[in-house]
Amino acid sequence: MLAIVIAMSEAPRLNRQVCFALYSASKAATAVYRPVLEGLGLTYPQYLVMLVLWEDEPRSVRELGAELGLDSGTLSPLLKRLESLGFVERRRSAEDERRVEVHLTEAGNALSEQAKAVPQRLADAAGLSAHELAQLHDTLERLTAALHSAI
Amino acid sequence: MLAIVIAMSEAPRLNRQVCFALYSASKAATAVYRPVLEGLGLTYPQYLVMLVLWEDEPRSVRELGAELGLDSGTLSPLLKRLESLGFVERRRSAEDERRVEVHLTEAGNALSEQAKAVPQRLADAAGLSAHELAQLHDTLERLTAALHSAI
DNA sequence: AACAATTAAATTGTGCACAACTCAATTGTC
DNA sequence: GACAATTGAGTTGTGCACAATTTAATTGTT
Repeated sequence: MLAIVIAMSEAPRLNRQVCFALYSASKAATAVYRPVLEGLGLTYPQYLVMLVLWEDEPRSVRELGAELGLDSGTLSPLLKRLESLGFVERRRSAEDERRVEVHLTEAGNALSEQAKAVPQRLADAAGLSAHELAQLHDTLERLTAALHSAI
Repeated sequence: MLAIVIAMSEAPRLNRQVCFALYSASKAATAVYRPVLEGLGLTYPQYLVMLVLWEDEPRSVRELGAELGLDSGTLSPLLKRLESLGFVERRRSAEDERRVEVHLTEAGNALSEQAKAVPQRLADAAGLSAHELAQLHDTLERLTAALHSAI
């Protein structure tokens, strides 16, 4: 009983620590990605967009946003930068002229070969076992879902 | 043996998913914080700075940066905003004039009372048990440490 | 067909996050 | 004590992230 009271009084503190740990871990992960992706000329959010396009292409701005949880205020300038880098082309859809379809260029397609080494280099840096990674992934997905339903 | 080969071939993919899950969970957590902290007039990074100051005060910009993993490029303008909000005061240290000591104002101190309800509201939204939170915290701390040592 | 409501992108404005650089104060070495 | 090296903040520039607004295209309703 005492343990429960202590646990409850510590819950907010622990929760605060978890949020900060989340914030720190996310920054640390993108910091590890940074020099690796620099070789490709990409930032981490740009790499995420390319991953989606390498899977299936073309995708509308709307679809990319739904997949990555980003809005047009973030994606519009990001896609312009990807376009000026020559990895992507934006074209108005003929069927629905509100939509902008994002296509891969030849260079954008070719980049996927170079990008194949990226995940392994991150896995090497993570220092967690496959089981821990799987458990972390599961916990984070449930946490994200719970947080989203709280808004 | 086959399982190991499969597991190894899936490791990079899982790792990539974990990094994205981390990125998404961190964004979701700050999104839940946003409306809660809006009542205090703070953003999440500003709240983190205030938490450090509520614990011990004054702190130099350097100390705040070490505690939160932020550099002066982020902290200098953030502290100016906290100062213009009236929560904080910056004064050059007399002993070492390179240092800027960040002090809490009366309003900054008073804010801690209002802020006491914040962690509980986040804990309610997280939807994880105390045990899961503790485990997540532990895993994230080890992950962050491993990632930092990889840079 | 007319028109209100909705949807897709883009734009504007604010605030992190970080690299690269500047400048002044301090420390270490001779 | 002189002076190079280091340290602490700040500034500039780039790129997210997101709220709020704008504009144009489409859909739904009558």
